[in-house]
Amino acid sequence: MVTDSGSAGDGTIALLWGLREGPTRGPKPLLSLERIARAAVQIADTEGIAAVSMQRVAHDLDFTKMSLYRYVAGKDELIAAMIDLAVGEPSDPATIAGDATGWRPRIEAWVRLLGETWEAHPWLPGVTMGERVMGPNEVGWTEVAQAILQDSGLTPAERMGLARMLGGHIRTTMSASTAGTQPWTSPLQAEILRDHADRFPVLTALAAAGDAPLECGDREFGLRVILDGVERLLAERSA
Amino acid sequence: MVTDSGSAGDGTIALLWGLREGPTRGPKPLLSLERIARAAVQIADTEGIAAVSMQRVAHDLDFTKMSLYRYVAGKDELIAAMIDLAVGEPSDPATIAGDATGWRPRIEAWVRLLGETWEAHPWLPGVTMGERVMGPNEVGWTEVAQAILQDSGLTPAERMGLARMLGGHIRTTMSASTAGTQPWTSPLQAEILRDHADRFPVLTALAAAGDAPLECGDREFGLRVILDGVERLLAERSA
DNA sequence: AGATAACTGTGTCTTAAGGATACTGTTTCC
DNA sequence: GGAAACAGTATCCTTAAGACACAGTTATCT
Repeated sequence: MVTDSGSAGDGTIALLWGLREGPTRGPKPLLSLERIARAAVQIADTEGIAAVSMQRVAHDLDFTKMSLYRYVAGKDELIAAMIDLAVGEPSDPATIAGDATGWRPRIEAWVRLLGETWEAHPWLPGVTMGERVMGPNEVGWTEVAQAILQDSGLTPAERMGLARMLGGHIRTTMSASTAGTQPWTSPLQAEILRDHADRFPVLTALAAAGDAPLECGDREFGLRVILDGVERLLAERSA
Repeated sequence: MVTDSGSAGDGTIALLWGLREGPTRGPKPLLSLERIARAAVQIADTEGIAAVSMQRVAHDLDFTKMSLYRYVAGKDELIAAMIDLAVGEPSDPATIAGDATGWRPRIEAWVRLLGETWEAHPWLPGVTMGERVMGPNEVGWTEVAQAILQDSGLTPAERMGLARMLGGHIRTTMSASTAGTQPWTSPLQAEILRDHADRFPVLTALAAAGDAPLECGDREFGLRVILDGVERLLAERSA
């Protein structure tokens, strides 16, 4: 059993998993981890993650900065709480695609729901990188994906790899992310590309050919490609 | 033409693209953007990106912090220079896969090279998120990918989408990234999972079944799945 | 009931970071 | 040879995270 003094209580995240038994003595707490996280998420949604500081969150709640530290071990834990709040509770794997029962429509529905959730919180990609501990909702999303893929015919390792890949695909195709994408989306980048057209002939030709509609549809295209590839793998294997 | 006083000279990145004509008067510069970026990359490689501060970089070069600002407009530009230095010059699209000439082995080689490059600089994923302007090397990698995919039969939009997806796949399968991956890789996370086995039965079963070998091979698996999916798309289309 | 321990929220201080600005010394062009 | 343009420095400002001691509040124990 994990206790507050156990290894899981150190570092971050302890609060998210409902550790720390409620105290009895002392004044009633006027705040809560959830209220704090909610205020922080609202700031991040409207003004970007950079606007989220302890000071700012406290100000929005009409408290002092240091009072937040009664509920949150540090900023890392606040971010973790924000993530788990923003990600939200996952859907039921059985009914996620309505009456469809196959693994493919259900995992497609999972990806689309995940995408909608992430698009509502564009700061999520930047904050979910690197080593960290996931909260219950985030683990819940993973659980749902694995439940859906359980009867897909893939090996356990492949199932995990596929879920990881699909989550990464959402991150890659966020509308706010330009990482590794068309070098002419931003006006500045386009101007640079035009100035060095000789060094990048293929990109220059691409930019000249299709101006606008290259952005949209990436997510659905990639989703189809990935799942088609999986089906081909399964078909080969059963033959 | 982009000049130093033009729109591309504002903000960051101007130096990376060789703008700013060399001055003639005054003392000889003792530093250079490249030396600074190289020192910063070394710090990031060995101690993590968080250890990279202006102070620290200057100290390693035996200069004062403020002297760096003669070569770099700000930390954002330093990071941009680090990225372009770390990413390095791309390979020749014609010979990237030896004597293989098809688009598939060549794009596979591109992905593997990109992966090796990124693994050498584990801080790259966290730093290449969000809106930013790419440097010449990074645009070069994109150019190479597009050159390879030119005769694949995909539409321009699909070619861009695929390259974006493959770059994202590298990011997703970095060994240092646990985003959306197995919730038992870290001991702490594994302990939490064990304590909540009832809430996550499928993950618990997966963790119990295969302990170690679920991590490796994700990258190759995903690469195969994606490119198989592309080939299936092309096959359907030509039929 | 009263003392006490446990707890909440606050005020103050420290450290580290990015960056602005004014300065001293140096080099080259007019 | 003077003046303009530049390199590196010293000092100051702002903002951020967080440590710590304190005052007020509440339940428990004697």
